Order: sequence, then C-alpha cells, then structure tokens
Amino acid sequence: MSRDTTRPRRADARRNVDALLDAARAVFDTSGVDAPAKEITDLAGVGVGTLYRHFPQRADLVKAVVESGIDAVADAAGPLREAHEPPEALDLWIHRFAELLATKRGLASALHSGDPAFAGLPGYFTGRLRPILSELLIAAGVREDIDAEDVLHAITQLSQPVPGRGPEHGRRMVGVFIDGLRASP
Amino acid sequence: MSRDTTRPRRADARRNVDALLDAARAVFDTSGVDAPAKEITDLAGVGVGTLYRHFPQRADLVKAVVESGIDAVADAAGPLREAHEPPEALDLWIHRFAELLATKRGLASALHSGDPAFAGLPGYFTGRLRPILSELLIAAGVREDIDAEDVLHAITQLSQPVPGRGPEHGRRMVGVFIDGLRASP
Amino acid sequence: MSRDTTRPRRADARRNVDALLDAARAVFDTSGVDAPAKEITDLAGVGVGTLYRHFPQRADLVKAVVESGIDAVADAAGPLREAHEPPEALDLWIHRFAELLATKRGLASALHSGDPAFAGLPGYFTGRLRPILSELLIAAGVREDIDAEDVLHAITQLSQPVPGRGPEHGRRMVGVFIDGLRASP
Amino acid sequence: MSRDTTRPRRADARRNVDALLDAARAVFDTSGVDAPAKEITDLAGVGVGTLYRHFPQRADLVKAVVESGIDAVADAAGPLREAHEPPEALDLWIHRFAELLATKRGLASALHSGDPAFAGLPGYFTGRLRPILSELLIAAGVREDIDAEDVLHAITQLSQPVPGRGPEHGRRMVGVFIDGLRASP
DNA sequence: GATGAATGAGAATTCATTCAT
DNA sequence: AATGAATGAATTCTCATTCAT
Repeated sequence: MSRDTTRPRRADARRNVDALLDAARAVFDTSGVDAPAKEITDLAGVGVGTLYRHFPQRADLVKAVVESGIDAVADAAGPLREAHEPPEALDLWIHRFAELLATKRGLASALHSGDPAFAGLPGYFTGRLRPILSELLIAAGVREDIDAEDVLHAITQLSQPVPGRGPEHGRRMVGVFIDGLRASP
Repeated sequence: MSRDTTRPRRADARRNVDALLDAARAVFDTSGVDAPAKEITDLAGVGVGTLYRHFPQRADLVKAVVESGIDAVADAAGPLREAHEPPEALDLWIHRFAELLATKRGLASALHSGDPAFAGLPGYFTGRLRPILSELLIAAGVREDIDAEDVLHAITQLSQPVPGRGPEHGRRMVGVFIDGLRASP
Repeated sequence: MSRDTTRPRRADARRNVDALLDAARAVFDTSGVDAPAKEITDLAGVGVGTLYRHFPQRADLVKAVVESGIDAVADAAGPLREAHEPPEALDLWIHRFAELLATKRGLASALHSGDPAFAGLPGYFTGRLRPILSELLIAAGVREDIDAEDVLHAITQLSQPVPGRGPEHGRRMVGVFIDGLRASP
Repeated sequence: MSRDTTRPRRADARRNVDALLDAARAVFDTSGVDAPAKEITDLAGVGVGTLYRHFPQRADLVKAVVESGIDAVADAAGPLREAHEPPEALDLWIHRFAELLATKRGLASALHSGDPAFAGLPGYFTGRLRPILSELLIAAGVREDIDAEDVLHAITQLSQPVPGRGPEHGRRMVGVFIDGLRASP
C-alpha cells in the first residue's frame, strides 16, 4: 500500500540514505524546510556530495521525508471506516491528518510555497489524500458544496502551530471547521 | 483612529517613503517578506541607502506596511456595526479581515515566524484587533468556548492563498469556519 | 607665530566650525581619524553638509585639528632654549612633542598613512617642526649622522600608546632613544 | 620549534591555503590588514568562499600570516647566539626582528589595534618573543631598567616604514635605539 | 560511492559625498 | 549657510551546487 521508492542496493549507501532522511526530519522540524543543506549532512554524518547524489533536487529530499507521513495518514483511513460510523470516521481521520501537519513544521509552507524547488510535492499530497477524503466526506453526508481538496488545504493551514499558543489551539480550530462542514451551506 | 506614523517632513523624503511602502506592499505580495531589499528599492526607484535610512531594520518596513492594513481593518468595524445586525456585522468584518490577509502574502508568515526581526508585529496585530473581534463575537451571540485571538489566528491561516486555487478558495473556507462558530460547542 | 586659518565671518558659521573642531578632536581621540563623519557631526550637533562646507576634504579637518597642536609645540621651543642649556632644551622639547602625539591617537597613523586623504598634513608637520628640531639638535651637539626629520618620525612612532601599557611606556622609550642620540655613531 | 598549524590534507586544498597565505602576505604589505578580502582571493586566484572556508574569521588569516613570520624570527635567535658574542647577537637579532616588521606593513597596527578581531595575536607575539629577547638583553649586559616587552614594542614601532623615506630609515632608527639601550640609565 | 573543497552569485549593510530644500 | 535626504559603490559573508580526489 505504501511507497516503494527505489533504494540503493549497497548496504552503506542505504545506510546513508536512511541517515539523511532521519537528519532531514529532525532538521526540518527544528529549522524548517529552508534549512541549509550543510546542517542536514552534518547531523547525518555524511558529506554534502552524498546528499546530492541521492537527492539531486531539494524537493526530492522533502518529498521523501514527507511521503512516509502522508502514506501513514492515507493508510489510516481504512481501519477508521471499519471501526466507526461515517461521521465519526471523518472526524477522526481529519484530526489524524492534522496531527501530521502539526508536527511537520514547514511541510505546510513547502506545500503552498509555489517554489519550483518543491515541485511534485503538492501533486503527491493531493493525489494520495483527496480520493480518500472525498469518500469520507460523501459517506458522512456533509454539505456538498465544498470539495475535498479545499478541505485538505484548509486543514493543512489550520493545523499549523501558532507561536505562543499550545498544540491545543490547532486541534480546536480544526474542530470548529469540521462543525462548519456539518452546517448546511 | 488610524495610523499616524511619524513621517518625514521634507516633501521628497515623504515621497520616497511612500514609494518604498508601495513597492514593499507589491513585492511582499509577490515574493514574500523575505524578498531582497534590492527588489523593493528598484521598484520604488530609490537607492538602497534610502531604504535603510527610513527603515533601519527589516521589521520596521514590514511593520509599516502591515500596520496600515491592520488599521484599516480595525477602522472598518464601526461602520459595519452601525449598518448591520450583529451576526451579519461579524460575518462581514471577518471577511474584510480575511481579504487583507489574502492580499498580503507573507504577512501571515511574518506574524507567525517567531523571527525576532518581527518582534512587536504580533503584539500590534493582536492588540489592535482582538478587542474588536471580541465584541463582535459577543454581540453576534456565537459559541463562547472559542476566544477572539484564536479566531484571529485561524482566519489568518485560512485566508492564505493556495497556489493553484483562485481567491474564491480562501473566502469559502472562511465561510465554513464561520458556520462552525455558529454551531453549538 | 601661530596659525591664522581663515575663519568664516558670520557668527553662526564660526560657532559651527568651532563645534566641529571640538567634536573632531574628541572623536579622533576615541575612534581614530577614520571615524565616520556622521559621528563627528552628530556630536557637534550639526548637519553633515556643514562639515563638508567648511572642510571639503577630510584632510582639511584633520589638519585643522592637528595644526593647533603642532603650532603649540613649535612655539614651545623658544622659551625652552632661553631657560635651559641646549642638551636639556632638546630633551625637554622632544618630550613635549611626544606628549602631543601620545594624546592625539591616530595622528601618527594619519601622518604615515600615505593616504591621499591626508595630503598636506605631513608637509605642514615637517615644514613647521623640522627647522626647530634641527637647530636644537645642532645646539645640543649630538651625533650628526641622524637628520631632524628622521628624529621627528622616530619620536612620532615611539610615543604611540601601546594598549596594555601605561602612558609611562612611551615616555621611557623616548628617553632611551634620546640617549641613543647622544651616543657616538 | 616552528609553527605546525593543522593543514588540510588534500593536495589542492593545501595549495589553496598556501596561495591564500602568500596573497595575504603580499596584500597586507601593500594595502594593510584591512584590505578587502576580494583583493586577496583575486591575487590568490581563488574564490572568496575558499578564503572563508579556511579562515572563517579575518583574524585567523592575519594570525596565520603573522605567526610564521614571528616563528621565523624566534627561530633565528639560537644560531645567532652560537655564532656571535652576546652584544652582537642582540644587535643582529633586533635588526632581524625589525626587518620582519618593516616588511609586514599592518602587522604593527594589527598588534596594537585593540580590535577584538585580532585578540590573541599580541599574546602570541609577546609569548613567543619576550623570553628570547629577555635572555639576549641579559646576556648582552645592557641597562636593566628597560623590560624586554617594552623593547619589543619600541622596535615594532620604530621599524614601521615611513612613506617618503627609504627602508634605511627604520634600520638607522633602530640602531639609535639600540645605542640608547647600551647607555647607562 | 563518498567526501568535502571550491566556486561565485547573491544578500545585507555601511558610509563618503552630493545636492535639493 | 545649514540641513539632512539620497545615492550607490564597496565590503562582508553565506550557501547551493559542482567536481576533483
């Protein structure tokens, strides 16, 4: 069900790729997606050349870091639909999704930056999650004037942490938004 | 009631400051608040030195650009309350506010960046708008578990334009959120 | 005997020139002769334009500041020769001269910089002091293989304060040098 | 006995570092230690980035340039003492030292600038040379009221070239000073 | 395949000097 | 005459990306 990015076959190469991904995850959380490449390679204990070999474009790295998260969210939909009534399933899934965004500082801005450096990212994001959310929305019987992709973006934005307010903030705002989805147009 | 930033007295200086503010507004919209200073001065038809004379810190420029927008939104509240019923006034004001944010790309990120360069901006923003929104919310009789500052931030985020979706998008998402505010907790 | 720089006739202009000279003296002592012009005009409470009106070249200002000191040293020779035996007069005058240099931080480097910005300064300096020192040296009967201008420069250098050593340092080094002048070639 | 700064291991890197040091030496002589970095890198035929990689702080470069000179002077003492009588050894060593200073325009000012960018330089200078000079002074049996560090500074200053006078000038002034050291207090 | 050195295009900032008011 | 605004060249430093080892 999940991604199957081609990985290097040599053991040391694979090790480096993993180290880079781990480092990138950490650095993205700390300093955002615009962090200097050096910061990542230093943390990974690897030369910059190695980064560029495995991820020629900056977007490739971001994509790789992000995709696993997106996949996990996508995969969560099935179980939720089986275990809960549609309205509740929708609710839970959206919060699950929001949680991903909240912890990946910078993902949202990468998604919306329009920066060609991140080309491909929004496509993967939308392609993977829109169909799933679309079905959840229909099943839950909410208003039909709002399309799934719009909701995806809205939640992406609402779940961004605001400095000075706790993590609760995003959660509650998303809740209000879901209430709005249940209202009649 | 509106901004009254101390302006230079000499006519040419005032002209330059205005040109810089206009240019900054335009550039911020286009390239975000991190745009190179040169881009702004070129557009303003002014030397870089002039920018630094009037706005020694990057934040000073952003602040000046932003504050006029904030002030205009704040000032809009009075007339709206006089001309409309409370629920409608709330609705109109929030959209008015969202419109500001939508056209000022980067304002939202400056507000949330946590960057010390923009210290003071969030304070001005909140200080000016929270009291106004707070009254509007109470008058409109919406749910009371959501505080005005949270709404401010939520709208700020929702109104950000998403590349690939028209300006309609933000407007509609804000509409959904307002509907959510009207729902019972 | 002393300088007679043409001074402006209008009272306010004269006041400004004096303020600038005082400020320059202070700033040169503090930050050296390379200090930004603005620093001087701010201290003088005067616009930069005023500085450039009265001292079109940077050297003009330095010269003006310095010349009064040089003149005073030059003028000191006469009385010393009348009151003391030649060897002692030489000794006292050199120390008097060294004292000037020691308190005018940056004068020495301006003198030796070769920087065209200070054109004219060395000329005034040498023209005024060499003849005087020359006579003193001859009268004192010291070795004749060392010319007065060389001594001027040597004392200039030796009297420069060294960070971390007290003002005594310069005085003692100058003393050693004078002893050397008394030795046979 | 001499410097053993950790050098890069890669051949090209080492070549660049050497080129930079040579260029810096030349440029410092010509334009002083405040010369623009670009001037140095151009002369070295190297990108600016390379300079900053090897010498992140301006002081690092100055230090490297200076230390080799200091070390060479320090190392010269031994042979001189073996080959000459103490008074002559002192004489020769001081001139050797003066020669270093004379050709390294700007070294003296860096040493005395008090600029925090050059912190550490004076310490190295003094730490390395004072003990050596101290022994030479004692061995030569000169007056004992002048301490080695003072002599170090005095020679540093005296050996500075004066624009308009040949290199002879410094040499002769140093000679006079040494004669002064031989006089009785 | 890995490394990290080299490159150089930007970006920010300062300040001497000119000139409109 | 005084003022201080404007200019822009000059300088420092950073970092993405390439490429020799």
